[in-house]
Formats: sequence, C-alpha cells, structure tokens
Amino acid sequence: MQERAALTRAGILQAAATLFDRNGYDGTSYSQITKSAGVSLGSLTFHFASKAQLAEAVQAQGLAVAQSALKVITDRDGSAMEQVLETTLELTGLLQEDVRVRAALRLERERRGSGLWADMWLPAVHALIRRAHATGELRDSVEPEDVSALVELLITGADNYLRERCQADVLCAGVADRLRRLWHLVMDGLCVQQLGLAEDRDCRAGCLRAAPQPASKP
Amino acid sequence: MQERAALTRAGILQAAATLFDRNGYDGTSYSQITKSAGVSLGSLTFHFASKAQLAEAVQAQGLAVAQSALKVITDRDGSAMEQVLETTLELTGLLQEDVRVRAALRLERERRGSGLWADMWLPAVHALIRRAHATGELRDSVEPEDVSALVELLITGADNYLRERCQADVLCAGVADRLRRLWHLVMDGLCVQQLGLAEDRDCRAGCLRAAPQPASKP
Amino acid sequence: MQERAALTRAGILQAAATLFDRNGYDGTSYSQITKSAGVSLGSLTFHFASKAQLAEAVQAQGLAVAQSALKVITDRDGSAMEQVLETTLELTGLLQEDVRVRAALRLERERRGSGLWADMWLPAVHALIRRAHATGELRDSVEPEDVSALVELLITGADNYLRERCQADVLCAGVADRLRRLWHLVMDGLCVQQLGLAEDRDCRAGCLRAAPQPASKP
Amino acid sequence: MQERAALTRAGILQAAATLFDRNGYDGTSYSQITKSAGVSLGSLTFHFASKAQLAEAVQAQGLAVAQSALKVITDRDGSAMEQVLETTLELTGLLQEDVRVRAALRLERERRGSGLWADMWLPAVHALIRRAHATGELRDSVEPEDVSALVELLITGADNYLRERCQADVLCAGVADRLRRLWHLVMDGLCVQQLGLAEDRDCRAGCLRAAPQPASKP
DNA sequence: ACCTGCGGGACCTCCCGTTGAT
DNA sequence: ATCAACGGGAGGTCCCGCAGGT
Repeated sequence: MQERAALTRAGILQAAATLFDRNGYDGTSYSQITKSAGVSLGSLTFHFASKAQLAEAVQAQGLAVAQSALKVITDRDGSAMEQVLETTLELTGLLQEDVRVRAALRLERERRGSGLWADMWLPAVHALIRRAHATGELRDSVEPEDVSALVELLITGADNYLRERCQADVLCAGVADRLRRLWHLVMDGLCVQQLGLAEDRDCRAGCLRAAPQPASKP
Repeated sequence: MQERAALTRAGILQAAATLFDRNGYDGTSYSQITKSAGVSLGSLTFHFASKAQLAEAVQAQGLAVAQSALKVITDRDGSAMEQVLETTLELTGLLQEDVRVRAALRLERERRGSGLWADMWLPAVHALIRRAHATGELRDSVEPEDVSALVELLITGADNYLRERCQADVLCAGVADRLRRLWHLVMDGLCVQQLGLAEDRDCRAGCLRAAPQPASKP
Repeated sequence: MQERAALTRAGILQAAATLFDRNGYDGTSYSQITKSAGVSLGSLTFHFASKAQLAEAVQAQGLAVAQSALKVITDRDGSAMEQVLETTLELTGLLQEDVRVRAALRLERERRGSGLWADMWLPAVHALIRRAHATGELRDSVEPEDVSALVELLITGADNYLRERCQADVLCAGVADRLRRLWHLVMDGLCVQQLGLAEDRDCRAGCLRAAPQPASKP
Repeated sequence: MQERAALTRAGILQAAATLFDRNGYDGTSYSQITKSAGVSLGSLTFHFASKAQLAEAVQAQGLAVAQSALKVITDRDGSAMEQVLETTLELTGLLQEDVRVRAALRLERERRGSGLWADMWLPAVHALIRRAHATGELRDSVEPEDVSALVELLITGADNYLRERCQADVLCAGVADRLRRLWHLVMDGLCVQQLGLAEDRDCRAGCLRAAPQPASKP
C-alpha cells in the first residue's frame, strides 16, 4: 500500500502549495489544508510531522520542479545571453503557471529560509553571464555581478507583478506577453547586439498554452 | 492634552511599522506592538479600533512620507528620464532607510490593498516616460507602457532584494551602491544617450549617509 | 448648571433602560449606552460610578414609576378583588408600555437583587386578597397565600409573554386584549361571583391607546 | 474510543447546562465550563465549535429530555383537562429538577431562538384543550386559545418563580407543593367540575422524591 | 460641579499547531 | 492513518481610572 500513501502525500502537497501560494504561511491553517486535500488531520500529521516540515516539503517540491525545467535549457546550445534570456523566461513562465513553484518562492520569502531558490539557478546564470562578458557579448561598461543581481531582482519583481495581476490558477496571456517584452528590453539594453529567440526552441511557447500541472481539489 | 495623544499615536505607529516591516501583518501581534511601543493594550485600541485599521494607518503614513519625498524631485528641472532615474533612486533609498515606507509596501502586498502604493508614484513616472518617448529620449523600439511596467517591477524587486540583504535599521551601503548601478544599467539600456546624475542635486547622497527617522524602542 | 446635569442623567437612564430591557445587563455595554444617549464615556462614569450602580438607578426609576402608577388604583374604592384585578392590569400595562419598568424587572431577574419589585406591590395585593378572603369574595377552597403566589407568577409570566410577542417600543393591542381576558379568566375562576370592570374607572384603557412615555433616541 | 468521546461530550453538556441555567448565556464563559467539566479548552472546542453551537446542543438536549418525559403522559388515558393538568405538572417538575431542561428554557429566552420550547408541548396541549372545549369539560365562557395562552404564561411564570426560590440542585418540596395547588386552582377555575388526579398514575410523585439525573462536578 | 480625552489591563471567544491512546 | 484532547496565544471588548479643562 505504498502507492496510496504516495498519492495521499502528493494530494496534500498540492493542496498545501495552492494555499500557501494564495494565503501565505501564516494565513494557511491545517484545517484549510485537510479540507482542501480531503484527508484527515491525522493523515496530514502522519506524513508531515509539523507545519514547518510541510512547508519545507512544498519548497523542495517547487525547487525540484523548477530545476528539472531549467535543466532542459542549459542542455541546449546557444549564445550565453540567449540562454540567460531563456532561463528568465522559463522561470517567469513557471512562476505564472505552477503553484508549486510560486508557493516555494513565497514560502522562502516569508520564512527565513537560506536562499535555496536563488542557489538553484543563480550560479548557472552567473556563469553564463561571466562567459558572455568574456566573449564580448555584453557591453563593456557592464559588470557581471551587477547583471546577476539585476536578473535576480527582476525575477522576484516579476513574481510580485504576477501575484498582483493574476488570480490563482488563471492564466493571463497579456501579462505573460508583457513580461516577455520586458525581458527583451532589459537584455537588449545590456547587450552589444540585439537578441533574437529562435521560434523552434522557445520552450515557453508550450508553457503558455496549457497548464500541465495536476489540478487541485477546490 | 492633545500632544500626549499624538505622541502616543506616533509611537504606536512607529512600533507597528517596524514590526509589520519585519514580521508581516499576520506575524505581528497586539502584544508585540504594545510591548514595543510601551503602551497598554487599551491605549492601542483607543487609537486604532482594530488591527486592520492600524495597518491602514501605517500604510497611509508610509505613503505620505514617500509622497512628500518625491514631491521635491518632480519640482526640480532636468530631462524626463533623469527625473525617472532620480525618482527610482529616491524610492529605493526610502525603501532602505525608512521602515514606515517599507512597512507600507509590505502591508499592501500582504493585504489586498487596491494599489495605493503604485497610484502614488506610477502616474507621474508614466507621464515622464511618455514625455521622454515623445522628445526622443527613449530608443525607438521601446514602448512607454513597457517602461512603466519595468520600473514598477524593478521597484518591488528592489524591495525584496533589500529585505533579504539588510537587517532592519541597518544601512548597507554596498547594497545601495549596487542598486544605484543597476538603475543606471537599465536606464542606459533604454535610452539613446547615457544619463548622468549631477552631483550637486543628488538628493539620495544625503539619505544614504544617515537615518533621520526617529528610532524605535527595541 | 444643575439642570443640564439632570437632563444628561435622565438621558442616560432612558438609554440604559432601553438597552437593558432589550439586551439584558451583560448584553449591554458602556459604549452602546454612550452611543445611544449621545454622551461621552466620562460623563457616564461621572453620573454613575459603575455599571452596577447604573443598573440600580434604572431599577429604582422603574420601581418608582410603577409605584406611583399603582398608588392611583389603591386610592380608589371598589371590592378587594376588583382592586387586585385592576392592579394586575395596571402592571401588565406598564410592562407593555414603559421600558423603564420592563428594564427594572429584567434587571432584577438577571442580578440577584433582593426582590424589590415584588416588595413594591405584592404586600398590598396580599392584603387585598386576605380582605377578599375574609369577606367571602373568594371561593372557600382558596388559600390567600396561594392567590398571591399565583398573581406574582402570572405577572412574571406576562412579562415574558410580552417580551416574546412584542418588539421594543411597538404596542401590540392584540396581546394586550388577550392578557386582559386571561386576567378575567383567572380571577373569575377564583371568585364566587364574576367580576366586572367599570368602564369609567378603567385606568388601563388610556394606557393601551397611546404611549405617554418619552421617546428614546435610536 | 467512541465511548470516551461520548462521555466527555455528555460531561461538557452537563456542566454547560448547569452554568447556563445559573448564570445565563452571557454570564457563562468557556473557562468556567472547562473548569467545571474538567476538560481542556481544546477538547471543548473540538466537540462544540463555538459557544453558540454549545448552547444549541444544550437546548436540544433539554428539549429531548422534556419531550420524552411528556410522551409518557400523552400515551395514558384520562380526560382531556386531566391530561393538560398532568402535562403542566410534569413540566414544572422538570423545570425544578432537571438543569438540562431549565437551561434549555433559559437559553431560548436569552437568545432569539425561534420558539422550539413552546413548539414542543403547546400544540399537544392546545389540541387537548380544544377537545375539552368540544366535550364540554370547559366552562362555556372560556375560549380555547385563551386557555393555551394562559398555560404557556403560567409555565414561564413558574420557571421564574422556581428560579427565585430554589437554589440550583436543591429540591424545594414546599415550592413544588405550592405550584401543584396553584395548578389545581387555575384548572378548577376553568372547568365545569373539579379535577382530581388519581394517585396511582401521578407521575410527578416519583419525580419529587429523587433526582435521577447525573450530578455535575462543582 | 460637570464633562472629556486618554489610557489601563483583565477577560472572553475561538482558532491554531500539536500530541497521545488505539 | 484516526479520533480525541491539549494548552497557548490570537484579536478584540469591556469596565473603569485619572489628569485636565470649563
């Protein structure tokens, strides 16, 4: 009966992620989660000994989801800055579509949780940027450290931007388009020559069409 | 005896702003506030009937502080984009120094508070940007609406960036410098020619040296 | 400025009586009273040092009102049982019309207040009943003590009956008529021969037509 | 472990009934109840989500107790008015002995609780009275509706009468006797011929001897 | 004498995250 | 994996002083 347990666990995680994303850590109670996941309180505490552990599991799940999505990008070829652009687009796409990722980011912000989120993708992006700097893709006056910081800052800004504009589980194509344009704006401002995103490898095109994540019970 | 009341009220607001900024709305309790402000619970509820009202007062105060600070900038002359740059620098400076402003922004994000923060400064900035676009200060490929959105997004991103790096009431000159560089990075990317900020009118230079706001009791 | 004080005091008493009657002692708060009476909280505590004292004043006022109304009846002539009947009618009339009396009775029930209400009218009624017993107006099998108890019980029952049926400050003629019939029913059951109430001395006829008491602010 | 839960629940109900009966709804606090029932506050809120729900449960319990006690009477034979008399005696007996019934009645009076108490027994009594009227048991001048109203009024009056005279959980035989005499007084006044209550079916005789309900912890 | 603004805590209802017995 | 029980606060109301003005 290991499968049923895993299913229950996943249901709890999904419900918890949805609620944490919407109401935050303090704003989410056990009773809300049990109600939304359709499990008993005992079942919940069996799988997750405490609320903090549950939050950590939600964070870990969100990070894992994002990490595997990013891996696809870094495995492709392309100029360094193009990869940076694609990474940021992928992250904002995830932030828009996947409650698990959104919840992970929100939880990390609300609980003093030693930068796991940034550690996941910033090092790779920073390496790319350094490479871009070395190969002359960036303008001379630009410091690599500043670019990394700027990207990080823009990602968190985009998260809040999405949070204000979009209801939970409602995709807003307009906002997505705007963010995509903003990314190009910033990137082009930083680069010597303009970036173009090849259509055939635009991973986010698919993401913006459908929501592949499992639906949560209301 | 109006003065004592005003003093008490201000003390409560200051303590509440500090705590709201640090721990958020849900994370701040009446007892914490009373302890920090050194007043009784009865006094607190006399001035602010409910926690929500207190939060609104804190928000209003923060907005007022920011608004008056911004007014100084828009009254000066300078090119449109220079004023935009100064405005963003001023806002990030306030976000770094003044708990009241930080608290106001955080509270608005945590409570569905109908965008008062953005309404305070975005319209003016948007007008400046449109003017810059009309006078050819911006690159041709840049849409004014996108620039406004980008600035908004960067401001909220900067807020979170500061929140992670800096403790409350601790000035981090390094972070301030970095943000200043980032602003120039983005602005220069958007503009036809590079912006320079005249030293003699750099309002933020003073802000980054000292914290003029009243200290709160620990 | 004694007059203004008396006026304030009276206003407070009126408001308090209305609220005590409607919501009971525990269900009525200082803030409700001050709001309804249009006075400040300090003014209230100046006139009545504590809530208990205020309640006692309301009780005393209600008793005084009832007492003076009853005095008119006992000064008239008529058979003993006729006077008992008129007294009960008068009391139920007061209970229906006058919040001050209603409040006094309710407060006495809710606070262990040593039977002042009953002491006001029961002795006189008991004396009348003994006289009726002695003069043969009552049936032989009837004990005077039992009749007194019955009347007392019926009065309190009538109070509750009115409280359920009638909204505050709304006169319900139907209920009044019914109570009058009930009184005759019981009295006639106790007496050797039927009682008739002479029209020209029926004090309650007037009471049931109009509400002579001062109106309270809502 | 359903039994322990049921036991705890019953204990809470018993303690709550005792306190509600003595101090009323507003006058009874959670801490009093937990102390008296010997359970923790969490346990209380587990069984009854709110004070209002607890009050409703106490009311429902009291009504159920009274209803089952009345069922015995209506299943016996006897003249209509005899059954009315027995019903009233039974009700006053319950009001004297059983805190659960007393609490139910008091709670209904204090909280605007849509006449469940009266609905429980008044319809049956009213039917009996109509039958008595049809079969000529009542005097001609008596309206059935008035008799029903009179009985209802007397019951609530008796409740208050008992409340003033008797301490909680203290049986006062004298008062019980007096009430019994009063009932005969009123009934005989209404009827053509005197009622007698056969000794062998006097249900209240047993009630006045012992208190069968479970004792509460002080 | 009369009134007010302000402040002080104790207490109440109830929800929360958590743990034992089974 | 569950039912039941546990306390610890949470926000909020309440009744009431007390200094100061008129």
